[in-house]
Amino acid sequence: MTRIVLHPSNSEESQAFFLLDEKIRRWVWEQGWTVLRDAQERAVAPILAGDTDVIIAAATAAGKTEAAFLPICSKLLSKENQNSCVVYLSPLKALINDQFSRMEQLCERLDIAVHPWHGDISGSKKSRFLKKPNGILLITPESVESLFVNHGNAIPQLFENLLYIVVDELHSFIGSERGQQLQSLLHRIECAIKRKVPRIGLSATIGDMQLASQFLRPDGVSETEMIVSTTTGQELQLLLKGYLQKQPPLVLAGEAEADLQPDGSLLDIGDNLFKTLRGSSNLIFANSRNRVEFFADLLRKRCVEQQLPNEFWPHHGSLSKELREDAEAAIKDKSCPVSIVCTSTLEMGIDIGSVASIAQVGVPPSVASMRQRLGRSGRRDGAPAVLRMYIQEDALTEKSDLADCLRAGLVQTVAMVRLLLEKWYEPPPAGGLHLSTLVQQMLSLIAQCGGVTAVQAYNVLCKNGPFSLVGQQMFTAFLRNLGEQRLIMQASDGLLLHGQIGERIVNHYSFYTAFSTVEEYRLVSGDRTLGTLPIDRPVTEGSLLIFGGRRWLVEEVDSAKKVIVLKPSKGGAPPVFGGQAGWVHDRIRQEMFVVYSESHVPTFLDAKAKTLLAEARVNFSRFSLESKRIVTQGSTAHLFCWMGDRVLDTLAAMLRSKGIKATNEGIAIAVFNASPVEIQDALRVLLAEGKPDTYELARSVENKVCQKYDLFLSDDLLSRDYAASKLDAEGAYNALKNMLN
DNA sequence: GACCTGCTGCGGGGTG
Repeated sequence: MTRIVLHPSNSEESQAFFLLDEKIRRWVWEQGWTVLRDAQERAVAPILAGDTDVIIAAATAAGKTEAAFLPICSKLLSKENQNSCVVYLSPLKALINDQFSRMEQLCERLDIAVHPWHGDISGSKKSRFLKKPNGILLITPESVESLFVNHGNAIPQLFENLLYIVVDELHSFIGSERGQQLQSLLHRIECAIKRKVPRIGLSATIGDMQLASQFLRPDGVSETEMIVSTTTGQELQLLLKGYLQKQPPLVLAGEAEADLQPDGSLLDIGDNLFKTLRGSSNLIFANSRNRVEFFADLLRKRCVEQQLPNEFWPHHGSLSKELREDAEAAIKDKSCPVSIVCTSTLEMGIDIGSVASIAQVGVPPSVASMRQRLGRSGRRDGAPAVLRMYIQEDALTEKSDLADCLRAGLVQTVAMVRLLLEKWYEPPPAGGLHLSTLVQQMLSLIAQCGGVTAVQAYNVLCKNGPFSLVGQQMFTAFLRNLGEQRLIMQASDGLLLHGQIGERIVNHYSFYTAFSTVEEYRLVSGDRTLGTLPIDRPVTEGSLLIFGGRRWLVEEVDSAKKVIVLKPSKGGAPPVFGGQAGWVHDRIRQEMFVVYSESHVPTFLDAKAKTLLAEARVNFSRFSLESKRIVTQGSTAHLFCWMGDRVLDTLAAMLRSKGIKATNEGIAIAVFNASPVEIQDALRVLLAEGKPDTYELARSVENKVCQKYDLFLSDDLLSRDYAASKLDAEGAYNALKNMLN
């Protein structure tokens, strides 16, 4: 049951403040706060009551922490809670450091201990909490995992008097392996102390509050109090600038930086960023580290040329912590204007104060992240939120790719903006079994208890826990598999213990994370290594890819050795490997179809973007795409079904099962070895066979090892997980029906 | 031609 409180009555508001402990009230006065903010007012009563979970959703970071911790500290001050503790979970170490200094300032005089705990915190500080576990523990999920592994025996008494669990940036956990791990840890804490503890989620505005509450406590029965802070009448200013890719300007020989020759439209985008953003503080999201470096360098050069102090700083995951912290400090300090060019590193995290605008260069990775980025534009003073988007498209020639003719990037961005304005965001991926994380949790549970029975493990993790999609039969197969892999073994009394390999894994500190750094495959042709390629999408034998500016055919995929064997390919129109960013949701492709079909021109497009959209629509009707589903271009056929990547990947796998070389190219499926008639025939056969068996399709996928502990899973288990999380039988079957109509 | 997050215990040596 979920209650969404949007407009509390005034009488409730005025009373909330007086429910707080007198010392807390004094602290609030001393801050010079005349009133509590909306969310802070409304959080007091339900948190003090402590009989429900609570989600506090508000756009800006400021205020949410206090909304949770004013009543929490109030509770900690009461006599009976002298020895109680509260766990605050954060996805980032930086956030823990930031919150620690803010909280200490409040808690020092209240005599409440605050314990920061993450990988950079010294062992002596950690043992302080272990000796006297009271006050507020600020910790990462990975460090909680390490507590279970290294102090398993102590868990029940450590959390004996646990009052609340606060999860910050809740939205960042939803739908990921790390989120699955978090759910399991929360559940295991409650199992250890044999009672429920109210969970409090702090989040940016999220699309579906129902899903967020199910994530926070996936038992399907508990009530969650929702506190959704309504941002009233916030004005949004949008601009989408189109650019046509052109030849780079000639660089004279002997010039110092002759090696850097970007295409001209990137320089134009850089010049516009410089012209419009200089003199104010902004965030520029550039989608890749490469582009971040390019723009940061370009913008810095412009400052030097004009004899101005540099205002532009880069920020991404490969930069050292020091450089990133310098950039964060610079933008936080409002005495000089500073703009940061970043990847998704600054989508969340420490409060950087208000910025004048957000720039997005290239197609945003998702509507949800677009919303998240926009939310970083701080808006304390009621100023409008400003979003500038920069999209470049290729100049068209007779040989241009279909996606280029259709201006797919621009149209996708327009579609995404329309969905953003409708307040639609991608729901988190559902249905995954998360077997990789189940491997981790199984090993951790054994470490915690010194051994468990199969029934105990099933009850804690699956039956009552977050891995509820794994049934008894599959769990048995799972345990047998772990036994075969020597991750676990069974003692003579039936107790499950670590096996030889399991022991080694658990005893290494890398065990605590549920996610792995991206796997890299080595690309080999003959006996030459061409380079490495990060793999997060299926690469199938027979598909084509471009690497190092040349065309290759994938001859062999060796998942064990992490090698992809290539041979030079000729002819055809090979797809560019990697393609569009991320997984595009069905809803976005459907909206793109609407954008192509309509004649309405959005007002937020500049002149060039309008021209590109007009071109896209002309080509859309030239190929009769409002009704046609198969379009041939040279020897390649393109299948359009206007659905997301999960459906396209499934359909492509179905076609491959009929001997047709099909690859998901994003906007369409490309087929290289069949005529439209042959494709039609194959589609009819597939339709007659009914909804596809995703398990069988998954079995034919070469490299299903994506998550950290996948490499220990049998092909059978891996195929089940893959089918559940990566394929969409229903969607593909419906798309098939629509294509043949 | 995406991107991001995180990590123990222990021993040895140095400093205050």
